[in-house]
Amino acid sequence: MLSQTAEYALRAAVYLASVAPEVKTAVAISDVVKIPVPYLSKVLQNLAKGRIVASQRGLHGGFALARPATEISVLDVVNCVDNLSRPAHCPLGIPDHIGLCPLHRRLDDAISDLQRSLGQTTLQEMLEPNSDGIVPLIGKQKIVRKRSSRPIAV
Amino acid sequence: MLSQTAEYALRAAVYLASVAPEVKTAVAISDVVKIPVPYLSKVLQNLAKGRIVASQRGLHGGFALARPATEISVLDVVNCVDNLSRPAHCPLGIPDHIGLCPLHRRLDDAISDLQRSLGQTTLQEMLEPNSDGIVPLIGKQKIVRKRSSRPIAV
DNA sequence: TTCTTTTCAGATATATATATCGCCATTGTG
DNA sequence: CACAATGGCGATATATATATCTGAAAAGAA
Repeated sequence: MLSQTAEYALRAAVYLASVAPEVKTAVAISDVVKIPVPYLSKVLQNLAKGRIVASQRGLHGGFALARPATEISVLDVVNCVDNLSRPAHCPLGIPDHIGLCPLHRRLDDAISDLQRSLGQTTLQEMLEPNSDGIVPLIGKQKIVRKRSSRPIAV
Repeated sequence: MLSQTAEYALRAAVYLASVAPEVKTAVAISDVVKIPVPYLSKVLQNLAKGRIVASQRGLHGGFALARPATEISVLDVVNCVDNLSRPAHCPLGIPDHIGLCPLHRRLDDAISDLQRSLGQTTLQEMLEPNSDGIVPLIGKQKIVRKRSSRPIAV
């Protein structure tokens, strides 16, 4: 569904939203959201380009949410690292096959629904606990990342 | 959204549905749906394992739709080659984080919606033209419109 | 200025998905 | 039976996504 990278971007963004407007270093973020530091750095750089987070170099630098969490949608975050866009026409590439055939229309609709859903969901909403009282990223234990298992597509 | 492989599987399955109950060789299918023959063969083998298509070895062998197109869902096809399943709990893997946090709950819902949508769509529906009269896989092929019947590519 | 902290950028390594190849098994036909 | 057509299957090659490394640039503090 979403790429691993998009999942990382969301976890980092939600965390920064949860502590906004604090500035956190890449290492500090990594400790909480359990993403390899070097890769997280890349993801954060992409988020900075997309104006989701603001970066600050040098001593006491780090990353902070660039805008209020109520004004950043989940889709905004995903679009920084993944291309969730819909194909304009049938990917078969046949010249006189301009529109979408039923097969691709259906897939296009599904992507459209997902985009709308994610576009309407703000980071702020992600911070509010669900019916089980569960909020993202909470857990004190250190986890061991298994390398052999398949990545989880979310 | 869907992997390239899933896209291939769908194109092949829709094509076989459009000519059912005819048997077609991998090469013949490749000519129509524009998928590299060696890779298409792998995809078809997966579809055979999933009982979507029936394979027949030997002279005059090939692949044919295993069941009526009305009884095969798009999800059935995708599941043969892609794992579209939803994670049971938050993929962070933190032991005391059993349920789904709002972030993952939302993504889980989106996958659920997609599954339901694809699960309710049959290959038969994919063969019926949309409002533009467009049916899958049809390029320059001539369309023969029979009275009181759906268009068929020849 | 000089030192330390920290992001930034590009190069590199690894894992996974995608694609190809070669040989064997099966089947219809002469 | 012998032969040709065809899928099955394992091994291999290539492309892309994911992850890591290294050094430079920036910024605050002594």
